[in-house]
Amino acid sequence: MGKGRAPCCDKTKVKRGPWSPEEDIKLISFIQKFGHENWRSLPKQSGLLRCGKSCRLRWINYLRPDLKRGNFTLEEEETIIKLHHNYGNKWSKIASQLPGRTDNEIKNVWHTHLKKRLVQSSGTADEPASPCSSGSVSRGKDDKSQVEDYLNRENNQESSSRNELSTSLSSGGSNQQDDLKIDDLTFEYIGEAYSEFNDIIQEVDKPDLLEIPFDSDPDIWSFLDISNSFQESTANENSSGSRTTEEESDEEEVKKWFKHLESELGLEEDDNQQQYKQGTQHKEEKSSSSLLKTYEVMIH
DNA sequence: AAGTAACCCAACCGCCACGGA
DNA sequence: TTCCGTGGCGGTTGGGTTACT
Repeated sequence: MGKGRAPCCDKTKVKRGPWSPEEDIKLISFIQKFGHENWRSLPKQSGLLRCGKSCRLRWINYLRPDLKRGNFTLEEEETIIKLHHNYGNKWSKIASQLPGRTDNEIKNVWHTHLKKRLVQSSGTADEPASPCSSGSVSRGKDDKSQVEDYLNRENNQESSSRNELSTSLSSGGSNQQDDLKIDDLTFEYIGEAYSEFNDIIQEVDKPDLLEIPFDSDPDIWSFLDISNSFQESTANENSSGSRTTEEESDEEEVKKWFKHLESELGLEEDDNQQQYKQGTQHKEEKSSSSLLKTYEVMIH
């Protein structure tokens, strides 16, 4: 023995455990600038004391701008159940059909909520047959019909909850079609909002990769600072000129996401700071964090 | 209020597939 | 064809939080 696969990195020299906001920012900034062509070398080049795998996971599962946050909708949950029924534990395959959701997230939701719910509703702890399971075992009829039963039940519940929602939303009362409209519009909005980030992230994924001219860590951050401030000033120049409304809405979306990210990372300013800011409108722009700058750069 | 159990989810681990040398 | 490096995937773990006694 002893011929086992070499570990992906020296575990004694890498940091493990939860990511700090500083690390997140480093990772985001680096990927935003240089992309992530090589996860293995990324930590070294970015100055992160993390394993490349860890960086990849953090980016994919948490930092990607095109991620949806928050609870899964009923539609999403139903989709997961259906897809799991078809694909089994092929979480990445399922995730590929749920924009903005990660395989890890879906896996967690399945194990913590959906599986239990299925068990409760069917009365049996059946595991959907995996298409990859040994041989071509024909899926039991019961299995399928149980899922279908469940989905029907869920649809009915959803309809009634939609009715409740619409009643509370509209003073004049509404029919179910209107409810569906509201719902569809909501999802349309979400889809649009995140498609903006998809565009951005595509750029991040395949930038015409700059040859990173250094190996060292500290230098890159001063370089990034310079670069960002340059781009910021360029952006400001542009803003005085002819910026399309499309560009502005892009920026708004990125800002929204950035604000959300800041709160996720615990970088929000406290009340005192906000009060101070209210009194000093002039300083407001200057005090915006460098992270915001970073994300503004993404859309220019 | 304190202790414990249950739950949730981010992160880690190890294996596999794939592409290039 | 084989070997090696890398990314990706799915299973599992462990720490934090919430609910319960």
